[in-house]
Amino acid sequence: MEKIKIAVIAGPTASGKTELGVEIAKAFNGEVISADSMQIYKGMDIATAKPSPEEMSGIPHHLIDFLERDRAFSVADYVELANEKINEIYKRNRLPVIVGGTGLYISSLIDNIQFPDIKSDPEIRKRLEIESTRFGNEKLFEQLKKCDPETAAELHPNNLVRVIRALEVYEITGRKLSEYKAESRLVESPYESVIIGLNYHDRQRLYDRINLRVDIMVENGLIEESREVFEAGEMRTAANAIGYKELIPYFENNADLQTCIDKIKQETRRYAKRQLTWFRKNAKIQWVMLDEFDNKEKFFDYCKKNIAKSLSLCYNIK
RNA sequence: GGCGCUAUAGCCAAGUGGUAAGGCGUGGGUCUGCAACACCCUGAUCCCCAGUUCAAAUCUGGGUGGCGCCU
Repeated sequence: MEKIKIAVIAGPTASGKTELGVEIAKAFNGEVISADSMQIYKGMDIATAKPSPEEMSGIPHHLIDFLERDRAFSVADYVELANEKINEIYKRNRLPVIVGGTGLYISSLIDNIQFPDIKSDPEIRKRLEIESTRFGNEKLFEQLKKCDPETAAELHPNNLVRVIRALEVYEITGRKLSEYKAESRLVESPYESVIIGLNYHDRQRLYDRINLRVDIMVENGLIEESREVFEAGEMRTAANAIGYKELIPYFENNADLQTCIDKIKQETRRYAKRQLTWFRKNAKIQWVMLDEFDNKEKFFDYCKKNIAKSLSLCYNIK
């Protein structure tokens, strides 16, 4: 069976993925599918740098702005939805362009990871969390060593979130997480993908862009948006977004505004670094270093040529 | 000009004779159902010179810089 061609734009936050994605979609008759764990939520427009209608400039964008903030969301949900969207776009004879910075979502999608249907059980989690606070992380880790030594070997005892998930899977199914993991890569990917990774040789240039963008977000009403989210409360996945939790000390009169804004910048820089760590290990990524181009047109053109060549698509150079 | 205090990693900082805590930042890394999460790893010979001592970041003298006070 012929594979479905997809283009992927990855890279750290504030590297210009959104704009490039739209350019690519325009050039190859494509539609954008976001791969971003936070832009999926309704509202939260400013903090997540969600593309505005002007930025989308007529290109359809999928998996953005469709979920209520109080709903949890996971990689498995993402992969399921993204697979559907890719097929729909493919049937319309258009090119799916995956654009986003959530490394786990992207790699799970293009590697066609099979997620077993094991939802998390809040009761089990709650109980395990209580156990860990009462008896310590080591105690839970010892349990994991007994029931799933393979997973335990890959985790640090302090990584409570993952230790709990592994124990949860074992408790619900009686099977080890490591077994499921081994089975998750058995189905070959139905996609033929090019992955463009955006980065700078000079890390400071990325950081400068991040710092500037946070200031612009503040000008555009980040504080007000954050206050609204803060007052609404009750969130799961969405509560992780950078730009809200950092302002809570300010809302509670425990810190001044500038301190909190600086914290947002710092957290965003750290996030960008983690994203780069994630993407760097993906050998399939074709890196495009932004500081090698003196203007946007050359940069866009370079990316378009690369994609055309890798996927054997037609692209006429203007 | 005089007097006092002070000088430890990019920043904050403990250590007052036996051979450099910790925190933050930075950099690197891990990741299969909350991933913008969670977690791990990461640095100095203590301003300079001379002296005392078996041994000095720690004591003494001098120099230099900073801070404060005085005239």
